[in-house]
Amino acid sequence: MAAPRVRFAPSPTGSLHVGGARTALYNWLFARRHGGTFILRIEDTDVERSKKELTQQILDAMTWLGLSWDEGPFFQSERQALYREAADRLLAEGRAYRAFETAEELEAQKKAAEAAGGSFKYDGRGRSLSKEESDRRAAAGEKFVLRLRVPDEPLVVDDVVQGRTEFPAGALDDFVLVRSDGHPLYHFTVCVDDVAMGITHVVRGVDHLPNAPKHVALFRALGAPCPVFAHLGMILGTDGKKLSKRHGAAGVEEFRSQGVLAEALANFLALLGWSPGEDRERMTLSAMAEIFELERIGPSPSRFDHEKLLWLNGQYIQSTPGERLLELAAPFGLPARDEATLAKGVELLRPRAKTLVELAAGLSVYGEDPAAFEPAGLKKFGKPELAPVLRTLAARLDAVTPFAHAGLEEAARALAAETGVGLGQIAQPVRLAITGSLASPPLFEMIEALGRDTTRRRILAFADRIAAPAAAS
RNA sequence: GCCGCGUUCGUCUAGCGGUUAGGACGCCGCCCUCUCAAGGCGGAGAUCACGAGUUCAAAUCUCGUACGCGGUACCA
Repeated sequence: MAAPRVRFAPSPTGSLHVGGARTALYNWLFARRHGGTFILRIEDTDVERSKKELTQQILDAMTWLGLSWDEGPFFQSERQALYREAADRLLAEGRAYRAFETAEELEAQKKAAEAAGGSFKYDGRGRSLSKEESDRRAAAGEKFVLRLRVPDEPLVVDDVVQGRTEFPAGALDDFVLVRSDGHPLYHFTVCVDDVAMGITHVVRGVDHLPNAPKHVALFRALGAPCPVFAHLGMILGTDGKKLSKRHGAAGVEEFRSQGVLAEALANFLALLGWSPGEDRERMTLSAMAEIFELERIGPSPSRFDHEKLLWLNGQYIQSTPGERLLELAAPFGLPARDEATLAKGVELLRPRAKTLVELAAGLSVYGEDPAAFEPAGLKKFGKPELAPVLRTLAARLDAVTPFAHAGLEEAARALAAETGVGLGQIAQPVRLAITGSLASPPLFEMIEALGRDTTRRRILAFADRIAAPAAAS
């Protein structure tokens, strides 16, 4: 295939939604797969709703995901001359015409049509205006919009994902290209830009599919070949409704702040609608870029399964080097401890943490001594008669040299045997003393990482606490 | 209302005329085990939305119906 040119064209009216992220991802993958060009274009023609900060947020989110663009970002707000030129040309060629009806008039027609049970379509009365009259009224300062003269023939949208759909002649009315205040509208700017940028493949959400025939008509009017379309199914929440904040998180930034790795999110998103076949699932961006094909994208909407994202994220955490993990977890708050200790801690947490948030939380035991103890744990092990055993263990562990997990465990096992209980009966209260919780990474390896002093202090403090339960709060 | 699209285990999906309908998440059980995970092994879970048709043969092709979603702007 000749090097394709694709674009991702978000409008900065919100932060990057995962649906948009997936669209960007597919465009990126497709470009990379075929040695093409990935263009970023910001569709900010709606000045009232577009915000500059949001543009930066979108760029940041894409960068974070690893979706680098080759050209742009281009801003439609800075390309007005191009649209005006195209509009003038279309008008001069008679492919578009001025329509002088006011918005109020149209609104009234629409209301009347609806009242009559029908649907409104612009009747095209502006078509019959002579060039002279049109020019005269425009020169006289009368307000007008520019409408496309939609050809009276069927419009075919050939879509790699959704298949071929034919829209019968007359299905479209002569839609507006340029508003009466001179602002070019979405459909128009999209096509003008796609032509100007030499876009060969348009990959976007199905919500744009109903717009596609308009674009087909526009490309024809512009005298340009139609790009190949690929309309992607929606991403829905678990309830089958369009994914939104209501479902917990819908924006890339939100997942990032939940401690999701960029690689995991990208991998997960890629699998929502696209499948490499051969039961492959875990793949890096570059691995996907080697085999990505638009033809393997499914047409149906898919639900966003947070559980599976978390699982994938856990998988990525497991295979990310500890040093890197520490960097990634830093924004979520790391205890003030030497790096060597934290590095050991990360290794122990690696198979357990599903998110960076969990990783950071798990690392907190290497900081302050536990301030609180799990209620269920206190209920089970907060018995005064356990205090002497714990004190004995504290002393024995303190005497272990070197202070390494094998020896520490041996000491604990010996004490358990002497006391006539299983190791669990000793280890669990100690775990509670050390971490405040009944669930943690392997105890003796944690103790080794924590060091002699901290271990002794925590066990003794806990022993004191359970020895005098009344004093405990 | 009208127009368009979609429909395989709860979820993501493989499948592209003949399969015991495969995998993954989740769930359950077993193993491992100081707890929790991870990991290994095994299991339950899909009359392929429904109804017609084409065919020796249909999850796969065609047409209806139902349900879901999207669109229906001088928004994007």
